[in-house]
Amino acid sequence: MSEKIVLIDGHSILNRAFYGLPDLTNAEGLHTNAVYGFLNIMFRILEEETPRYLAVAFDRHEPTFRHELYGEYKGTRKPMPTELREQVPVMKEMLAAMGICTLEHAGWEADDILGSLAVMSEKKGMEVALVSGDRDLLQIASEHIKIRIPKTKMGKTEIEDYYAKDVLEKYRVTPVQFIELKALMGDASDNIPGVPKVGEKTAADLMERYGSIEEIYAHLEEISKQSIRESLRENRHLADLSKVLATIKTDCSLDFDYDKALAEGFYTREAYGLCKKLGFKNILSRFDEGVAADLTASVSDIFVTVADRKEGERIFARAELCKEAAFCLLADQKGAEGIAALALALSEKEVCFLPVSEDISGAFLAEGLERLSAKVPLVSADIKNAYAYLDKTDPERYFDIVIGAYLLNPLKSDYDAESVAMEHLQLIMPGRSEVFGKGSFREGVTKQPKSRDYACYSAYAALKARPVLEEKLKQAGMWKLMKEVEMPLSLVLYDMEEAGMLVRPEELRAYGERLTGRIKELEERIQETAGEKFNINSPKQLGEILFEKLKLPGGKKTKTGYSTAADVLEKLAPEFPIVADILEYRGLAKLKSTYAEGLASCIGEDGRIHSSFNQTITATGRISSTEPNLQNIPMRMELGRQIRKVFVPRDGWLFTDADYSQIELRVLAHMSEDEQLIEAYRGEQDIHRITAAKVFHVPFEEVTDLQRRNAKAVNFGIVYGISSFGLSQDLSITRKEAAEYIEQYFATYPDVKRFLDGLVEKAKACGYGETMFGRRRPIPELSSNNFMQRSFGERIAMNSPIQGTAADIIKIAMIKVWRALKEKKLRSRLILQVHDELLIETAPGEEEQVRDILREGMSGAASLSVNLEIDMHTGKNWYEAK
DNA sequence: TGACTCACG
DNA sequence: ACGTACGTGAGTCAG
Repeated sequence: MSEKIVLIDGHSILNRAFYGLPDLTNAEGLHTNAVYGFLNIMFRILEEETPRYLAVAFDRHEPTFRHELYGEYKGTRKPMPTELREQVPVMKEMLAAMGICTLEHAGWEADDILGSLAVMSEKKGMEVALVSGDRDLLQIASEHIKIRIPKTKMGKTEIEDYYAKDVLEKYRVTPVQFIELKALMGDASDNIPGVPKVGEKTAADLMERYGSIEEIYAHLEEISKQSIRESLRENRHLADLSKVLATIKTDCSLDFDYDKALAEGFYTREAYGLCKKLGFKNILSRFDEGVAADLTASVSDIFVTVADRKEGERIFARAELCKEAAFCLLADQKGAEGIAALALALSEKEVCFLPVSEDISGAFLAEGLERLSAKVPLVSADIKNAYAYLDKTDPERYFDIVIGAYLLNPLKSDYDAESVAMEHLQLIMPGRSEVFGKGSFREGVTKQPKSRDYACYSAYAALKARPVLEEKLKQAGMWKLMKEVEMPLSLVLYDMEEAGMLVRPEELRAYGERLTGRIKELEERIQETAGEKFNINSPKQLGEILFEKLKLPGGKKTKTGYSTAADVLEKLAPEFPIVADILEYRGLAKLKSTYAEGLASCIGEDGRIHSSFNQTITATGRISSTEPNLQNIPMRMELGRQIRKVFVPRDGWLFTDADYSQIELRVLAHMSEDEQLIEAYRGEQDIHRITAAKVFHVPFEEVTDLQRRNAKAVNFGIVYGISSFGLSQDLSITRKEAAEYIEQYFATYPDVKRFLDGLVEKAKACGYGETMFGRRRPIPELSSNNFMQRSFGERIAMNSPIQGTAADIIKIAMIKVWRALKEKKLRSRLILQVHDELLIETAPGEEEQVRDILREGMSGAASLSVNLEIDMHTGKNWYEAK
């Protein structure tokens, strides 16, 4: 096997890391995020590549040959922010401490050093992995030179790899042509002038057609666009100059000593000391025990393990005297037997770890925690997970840092103590997978000494984060939302999860079997018509059969092949029976696998399905449901809807189901203060029909079904952030017609138009959308240079305050309903929420009270300028109750 | 693991 | 000149 060398573009990776991570600082206030990110990227690459050699190249801030050619070169480049600049020497110090070879050279840029070294190494028969944040280096990709571009998205780093063939595939130019492409279009950040009027698109077209600048000029007369042609003609000198500027040198005479670049021996005392000083806790874990031996004090030194029951009791007793405490419960399953350990943070200086042992049982910890929770306000990450062992009289006393962090930024993909510590405390703590991998807590607690640090850090971080998050929430105007909505809601969700929903397994099985026969029948008929056996579930195979073998019209779409989505097939179904069969097959297969089989696998020992309700997933403030998702049980089609019959209340009980009537449109009416729309709701008549009458200028009684359907689609569209294209797709009409509908709608409800425009404007000014209750959703897309992204941002700006306000309202309703059931000491329980719908398993004799509670709680959840109407039904299964 | 499809609001 | 309706979760295929 040939030897491998990893080359790193120092400044560019440092830059990427700086902008990709939150602003971390060490104890002395030194900024460290770029160095930290750099090391993480470097370690990851080293683990993937296991190279023999490693070197890092930096730019010197001195003139290079490019300056001589083009005076302003780099003249306009933005100066580094000081937070980043101060990290450059630290980075170099770190690399020196780790014995890593660094290269810089007067007169050459890092790119030139890297390019030359890569080519030189390739000539020696090595494999080269060149790591840069910059696409410029793609020009030196080859069969043995791989360009690796790390991208940090939402805290996760992904690396794009490019050999020469990958460049060709993605950009449709060879690496060498890549230089000319860039020369033509220019690059402001590198101060490459390019040819005026030639942008990304034109440059790519020209290169694809002619292959080189030379050829473009040879065929100049063929270029149809006059302005482009003239610009090219007049600016030949710029094209040639740009090409020189854009070309990375591969022939610098470097005297490089490979022996000094061996990728080994990083874990020195010096490096350890530096990591320690910078506060890189989890990088320290890479160091050998020996080096780690001589340490100075760190936070983890105060973490104390308690193995003795008496001592455990003393800890709980001391905790009960605190004004506030934080905990981290490690539990694998429900029930005290599932508990593996508990960490308690009584102050920033006193953090204890209580693992389950011979002397300390799970039940002991559970009881201790419950007693403590009745006396002291507690802080934790993911409190819902611990409610089984907490006092439930007043959830407003608790603080879940994960929920707080979610409110402050609902766009992140996962929330745990680690990410909160990183973002809000600039504290690096061990991560769950790092300590426990995929194993259980129980196993980790006995085998992995670091489990103490993990649990203690979580509790410690929770305690420290509480005041930080509280202040930020107050600043953002979301404190009330946190305290009065989200925290109480977490208990309601816990209670709903615990209650679960009863299903009839034998009926579920019968339902599945009923589908099987028809599925087989359809499968055979489809394959017979197609003339061969194939997998109908594979969009790839299906597309090929339909559009190639059977040559049906309307092919193409998607990157990977033909689209076989329902809306495409529906257009073909009337004409081709096989397509109708496929649609039916799809529908049945979905019902069988996702619902009949999927739900069956979720039934617990008690015969009930206990879905998880997640409070920190959605961007708008809705809750979500998983394992299984009970928020997407079929409803619209009768056959699917039948499945709701297997969801039943316990023997002798009933279901009471209530849903808001068009809550989002009512929210829109209120928020926009549009008199026409508010007036439309006063009559308690069919809103879509009223809208149709107003928009199409016909008397209410004469509105046709088609007009009503169109008006309804427009109403939906408004809530989604209207676009003529979207509406035209939905209604199968032309874009022009759709645009006319929208115009008519806005003429009818002028304040709705003003309101939506205002939402976009406000969101552009402050960067987020906001609900009536202060919930925020950041919209970074609004500042995108990409038209599509920006339009998306505008639709989000219109939709999220509406969808989010509706979500706030039903959350408030849930809390009201849940409390009322509790106060009246009813046995009936709230068991499900489906965005605008609540379902209560109703005890015999409590039907009337439950209906009152639902009506009162839901209609009274918010006071709007229109009524919050609800539809309510009772039944002996979910099908009947809806 | 990502792309596609489709169930719900 | 671009190429979509807003928000979710799950099953399946194919690399």
